[in-house]
Amino acid sequence: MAIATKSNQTPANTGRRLKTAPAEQLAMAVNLCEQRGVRLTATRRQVLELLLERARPSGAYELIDALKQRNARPVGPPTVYRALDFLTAQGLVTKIESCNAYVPCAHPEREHDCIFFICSECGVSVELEDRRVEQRLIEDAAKLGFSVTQRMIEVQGTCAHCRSTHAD
Amino acid sequence: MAIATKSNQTPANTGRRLKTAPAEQLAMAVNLCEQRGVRLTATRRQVLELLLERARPSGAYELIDALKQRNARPVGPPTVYRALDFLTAQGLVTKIESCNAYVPCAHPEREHDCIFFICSECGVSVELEDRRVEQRLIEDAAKLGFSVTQRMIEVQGTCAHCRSTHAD
DNA sequence: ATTATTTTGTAATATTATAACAATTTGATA
DNA sequence: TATCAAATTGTTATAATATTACAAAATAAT
Repeated sequence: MAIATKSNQTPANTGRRLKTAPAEQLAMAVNLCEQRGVRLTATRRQVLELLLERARPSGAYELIDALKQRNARPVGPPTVYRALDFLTAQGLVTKIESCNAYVPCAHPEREHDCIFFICSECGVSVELEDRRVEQRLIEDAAKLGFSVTQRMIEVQGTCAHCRSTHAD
Repeated sequence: MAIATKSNQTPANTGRRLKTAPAEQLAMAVNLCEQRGVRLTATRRQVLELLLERARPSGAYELIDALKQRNARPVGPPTVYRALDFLTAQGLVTKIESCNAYVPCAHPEREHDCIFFICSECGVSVELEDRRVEQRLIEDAAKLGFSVTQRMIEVQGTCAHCRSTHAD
């Protein structure tokens, strides 16, 4: 269950689907919030920035610690959780449930559900869209008479980069 | 995020895929453990029984409370978490990550990944197998060079039963 | 019977998240 | 610009979920 215990340098990210540079991503978020008439306040932006910099799912308390260092001001859990709630509501962040950790969303401008591939070794997560999987789930739900509000697909394993650095 | 706050009677379960009577399921588990040469001890069996009776995802502390009542003996968190670990390792139980709750597995005898449909209103979960979804995920992982160890698919929404009891 | 192994009990504590309410900031309006 | 209402943040406390560490007990193997 160790996440991001390794050094914080950005790893290879072989998949590279749905990834954009942090600065671009942030600019996008600013635009998006402006368009929607919601406020990307300093705290909220900082949390998003941190998530974008880290390149892997971060726990809420990691973010709290990081913000404390950055701000020299005390940042309590509610502050960060509220920021995460906001960002999640705007589609800018997703919670990885299996890690109790948070990642920025690659494409907040579109409504879509993603599949997250999370490397147990380096902690990096890759976001992938697969319409066919979404479609199947919709069909399955329909068969059950189930009306869907939210989906979560998380795949744990070892990423290409970590596999390639193994001796075997 | 309220799970199983309603009365504990078994609900309609319209889908009814992958469901068997609790007693049968328990007998199956006993057999399975015997075959595998692992010990389904009293505590472990009790935890499994509770999960089978409840018909919806249960939190660890719900189980702890239930065991206390049933046993008149103190049951600490580690005891239940260890039982859950064992049952999970044997494929008898799965954790629903999005609810921090645990459900019995419908088909522990087979290696397979399931999709869980969880009703936000009544808390019931339905387990479904869909090879095509599994296949897609395998393909996606392969494209990423990602080797999979575990998958989680959780769909939140409203079940057929709850929908049918709505006025609309 | 004795010993090694596995399982359980117990106390303490870590981790993740929320509730409740006060203070502040922001935006709108007079 | 002064004032008010709404939204956001700060602060303290606490709830909910989960694990560590070590002692005790039960089980299995010899």
